[in-house]
Amino acid sequence: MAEEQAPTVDPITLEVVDLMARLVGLFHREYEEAAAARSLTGAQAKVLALLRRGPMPMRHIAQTLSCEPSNITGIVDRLEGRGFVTRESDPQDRRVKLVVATDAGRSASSELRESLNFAREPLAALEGDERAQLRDLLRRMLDSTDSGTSPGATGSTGGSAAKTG
Amino acid sequence: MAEEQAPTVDPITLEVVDLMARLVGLFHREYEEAAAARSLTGAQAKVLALLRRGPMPMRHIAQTLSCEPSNITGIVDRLEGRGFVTRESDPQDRRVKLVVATDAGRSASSELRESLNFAREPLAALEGDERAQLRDLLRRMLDSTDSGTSPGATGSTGGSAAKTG
DNA sequence: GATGAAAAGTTCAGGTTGTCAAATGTTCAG
DNA sequence: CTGAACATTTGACAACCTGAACTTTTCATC
Repeated sequence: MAEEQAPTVDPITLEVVDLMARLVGLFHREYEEAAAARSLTGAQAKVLALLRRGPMPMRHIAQTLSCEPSNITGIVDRLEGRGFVTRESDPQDRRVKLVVATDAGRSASSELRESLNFAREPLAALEGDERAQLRDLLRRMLDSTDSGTSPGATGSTGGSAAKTG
Repeated sequence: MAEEQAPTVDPITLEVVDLMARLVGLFHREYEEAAAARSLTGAQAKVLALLRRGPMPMRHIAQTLSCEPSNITGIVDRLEGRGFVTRESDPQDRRVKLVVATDAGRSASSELRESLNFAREPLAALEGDERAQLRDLLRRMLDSTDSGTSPGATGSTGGSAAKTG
């Protein structure tokens, strides 16, 4: 579809991208740090965060994180070794292993999320209504993408992967 | 006891943090993908982006990226092996090695930055004035931090005094 | 000027993340 | 039942990242 795009991006967009890059870097560091404080790695924390919505097949985790399923195997192995998750067979389809967060896993993830003092650093510079403004803008940006993770455990996938390239 | 439980954070802040996490994930994937398309890793691309501002000591790179200096050694090794950077001794202080981007390094970094179609995906959902709104909010958030240098910044129009109210 | 603390960078060992190709076990169509 | 397709795992390998030990250079102090 419509492969044409303006050869030059407007300056505001370019600046927003740069600002976003800085913010992403900041957030990423905070996240890794908060995870490390609980002897978790960033990847482990991400998987755990995903599981707060409910059990999820390995394959779904890999898709959401945009990595190979074989990678998830190792991460879940270590998570399981520490008692943060368990693997359960999906009775509907025995090929599938559902990864389930344990109580320890759930509370670790919640603690981590709430400990993100990212909210108190850069976000503190904004007034209440400005924060709402920011929320609305971010919402609209993200709603336009399909990045939402479906909480449904064994959701039937539409599976129409449009690959660009 | 009544621990005076600070209302954790207001719900809007918490939601903004969650949205930010999704945005960070999205941006991160885009960045890794764009880097991989040029046979660079994310870490290498970050270092290269840092060097667009000029030569930089290893130490400074490590500080900016919040990692150990010994880590930078390996990344710069690989970057140097591919001809994207060189190491030069600082005449002022011979302990210091200045990492300098070569022409190839500079252009690879520029190409990468411009190829980030992140701007065209989620950002396309916003109108022009909304983008400006977002830019102002992000600016204020980042000005409040001591984040200093960061990969992606261009040092173009440096006007930071744009206060909208 | 010599001495020792401190800093910048490197090396080495070890763990984690990530990819890819080749397995295993399960489901489904014919 | 047979074979294709799928989910997961295993193994080999590269890159990232940390921590401790080491070399070279600077700087304060004597």
